[in-house]
Amino acid sequence: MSRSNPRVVSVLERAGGFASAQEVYRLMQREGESIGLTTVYRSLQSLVNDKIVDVLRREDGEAIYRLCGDTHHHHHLVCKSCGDTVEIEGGAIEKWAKTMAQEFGFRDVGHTAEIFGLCPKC
Amino acid sequence: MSRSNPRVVSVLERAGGFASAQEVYRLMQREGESIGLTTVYRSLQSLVNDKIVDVLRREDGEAIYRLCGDTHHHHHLVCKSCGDTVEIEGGAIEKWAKTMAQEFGFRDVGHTAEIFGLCPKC
DNA sequence: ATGGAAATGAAAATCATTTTCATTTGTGCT
DNA sequence: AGCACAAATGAAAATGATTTTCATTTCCAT
Ligand SMILES: [Zn+2]
Ligand SMILES: [Zn+2]
Ligand SMILES: [Zn+2]
Ligand SMILES: [Zn+2]
Repeated sequence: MSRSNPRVVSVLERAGGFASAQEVYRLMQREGESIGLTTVYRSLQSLVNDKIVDVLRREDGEAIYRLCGDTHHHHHLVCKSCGDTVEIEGGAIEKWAKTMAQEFGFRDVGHTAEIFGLCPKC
Repeated sequence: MSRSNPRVVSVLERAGGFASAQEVYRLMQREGESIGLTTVYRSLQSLVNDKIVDVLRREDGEAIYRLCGDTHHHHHLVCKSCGDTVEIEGGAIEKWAKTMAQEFGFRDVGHTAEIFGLCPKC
């Protein structure tokens, strides 16, 4: 069931930042790669399952994907103009989440935390 | 342009936790309230603009809304079973975001940070 | 009462994502 | 090579949330 299509991985590598399924599809088309949109969706989903790719949501709700260097839990500093992304540690967040959960008696907790802004180049 | 429909506000008040536009609509129908789905969407949007309502995204991308007690910047501790929500301060997060942005030269930054888990009752 | 602005909602349009299903491709076996 | 069967592919249709259009209704000030 390994649908981690290497051609999709390659596009994500070159993209660098986060990209939506539709964008990945358009990119591949522009480069003359023949692929179906369905396959792009399936490949991305598979990569997310394998924790090779991270997925976030744009403000409008569209899912965006990124091939991350670290397969362990981490957070992101994303440029909202060019999409450039830095993977960052969330030490303070992990602690904060744990503390808050404890304080209010919540169990089995997870969290999300991302930072959006303009990178030095933009 | 104040489309902050009081009937929609009332439903959100009773709902307590986060609810999607479709859910708000269904709730009002069940209670015999006559309202159009379009109006529900417009009212929620207006409430978000006025910072009276917070909006998050479910994992599937659907937008969910909540009438929050504090109109200032804050974060949430959400029960993924019953939807019960606690508004929490993010002192540590604010600092973390600022520090990270500075370290990598990002300007004009914002952030998201929410905690999901099971509340004491669930 | 009258006129114009704002609000409303039904229906259509949009758009990302998923599902269906027929076809193609890959792999091991003879 | 020839065959069988599983996995992968993709076009087209279906789904579902959200937005847009546009005609009608409700409000308000004069
Ligand atoms: Zn990442
Ligand atoms: Zn974390
Ligand atoms: Zn809130
Ligand atoms: Zn914050």
